[in-house]
Amino acid sequence: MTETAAGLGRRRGRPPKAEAGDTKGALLQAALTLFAEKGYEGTSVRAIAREVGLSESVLYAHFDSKRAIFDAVLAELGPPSAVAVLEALDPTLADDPPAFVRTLVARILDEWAAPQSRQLISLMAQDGLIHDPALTAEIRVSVGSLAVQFERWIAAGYLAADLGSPWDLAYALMSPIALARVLWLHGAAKPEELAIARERVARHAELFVKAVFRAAADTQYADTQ
Amino acid sequence: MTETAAGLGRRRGRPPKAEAGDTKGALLQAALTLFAEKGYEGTSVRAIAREVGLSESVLYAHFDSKRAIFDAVLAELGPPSAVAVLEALDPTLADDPPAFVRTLVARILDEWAAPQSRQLISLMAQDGLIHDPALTAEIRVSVGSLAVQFERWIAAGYLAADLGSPWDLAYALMSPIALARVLWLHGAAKPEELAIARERVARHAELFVKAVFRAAADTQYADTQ
DNA sequence: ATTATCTATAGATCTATAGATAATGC
DNA sequence: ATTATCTATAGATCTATAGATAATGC
Repeated sequence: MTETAAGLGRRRGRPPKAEAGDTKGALLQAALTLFAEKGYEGTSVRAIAREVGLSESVLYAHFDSKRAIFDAVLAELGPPSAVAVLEALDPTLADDPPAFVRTLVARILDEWAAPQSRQLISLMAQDGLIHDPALTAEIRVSVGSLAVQFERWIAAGYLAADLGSPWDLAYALMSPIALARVLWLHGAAKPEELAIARERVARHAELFVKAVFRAAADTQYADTQ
Repeated sequence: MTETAAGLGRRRGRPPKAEAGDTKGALLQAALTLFAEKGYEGTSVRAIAREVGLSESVLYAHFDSKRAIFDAVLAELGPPSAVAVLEALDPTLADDPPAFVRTLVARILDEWAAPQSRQLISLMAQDGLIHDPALTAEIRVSVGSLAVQFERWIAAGYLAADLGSPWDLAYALMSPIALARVLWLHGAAKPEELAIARERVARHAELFVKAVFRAAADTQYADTQ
């Protein structure tokens, strides 16, 4: 099962050094897996311990309570910010808005398609955290930091200023991607669901680029007519 | 609490006709409320019965098992389709795409802001049903039926054919609204959250109308320049 | 006789703790 | 002495059922 697991026939007492692993880390990962699959109430402390191959009371040596395990999962494996993805982008890409948008969208999808990221969204979907103010706030921050980029593009004349506020533009770009995450990028997603999400999101990026950067595209369009 | 409730001091035996109410309906509504608030595992059969002011075993007179209650909640109070909203729209509105889009979006929001609708999305968010194939399928159908309208508009020349497929357009319009539902239109949403959702979605509709029906808007735009 | 309710309870969990045991590291 | 594990168990649920009770409707 896991690296630490040595089965249930383990003998009493502290195990020899050779057998010791990252028990706490293994417990956290097992907790994430089970919470994502069955929800908080649907997961027993016993089940988490058994998943790692230990007895349930070990868990209380590492965490104060069941709730503390849940909180630790969120805190330690918690949501990787979309802002980080944005900041990691090559700044020179900003001179080519369509390329910037395509790259950004692809990178976000890479991030959200990772197994742990998918388990986290499932955990949130299992336990009402989708409605959590923390998530709404996180989305506000992400959209806000993308809005800054749109503001620059408007100032630079890459797109019409009358379309909507930078924030509206950022929301129109990001929210279809966020929805794809909720619908298809869950813990138990099959490869074909990942592919659907990826295509859906790529198509959205194309539509967005064409509709929003039309001013620039129009010139090209007029040329070919 | 509820119409049926007569407190815990109720005497044994079948209650007189005057006191009888729609027990099954009250149990279903109580179940929806609690499942939406605390999730399936977080809600006990006892808690549902107590909410209605009855003892827990009454529930087994109406439903075979706890799971059967949950299924009945979904089946009887289940998702009101967005397709119904679309079909209820005045067909003559289709000649004015911007008005059509604004009206559609407002009507969907009315639907999703209703208390029972919000409790349902919370129930789904509490129990991993957000990832359920049934919901994904429902969204596919809704977007699909809206795509038909976009196809007509493209044929009628209301918008450029090269923007994206009718399906892409429908997804770009609907998914930010669907995300708003998940984020703000939950069971415990405060009036200010409902207002945020409504404004967010209205602003999105405006942006969408301007960006997508630009061909039509451009004429107007050129006039004023 | 049937229906709608109640009380009581069996049997299966679940969380959390107490106390035992054995390896580690000073 | 400390740390990491185990076994055993207390006490609190939870689901589901059995059997009692009283009103209803034939």
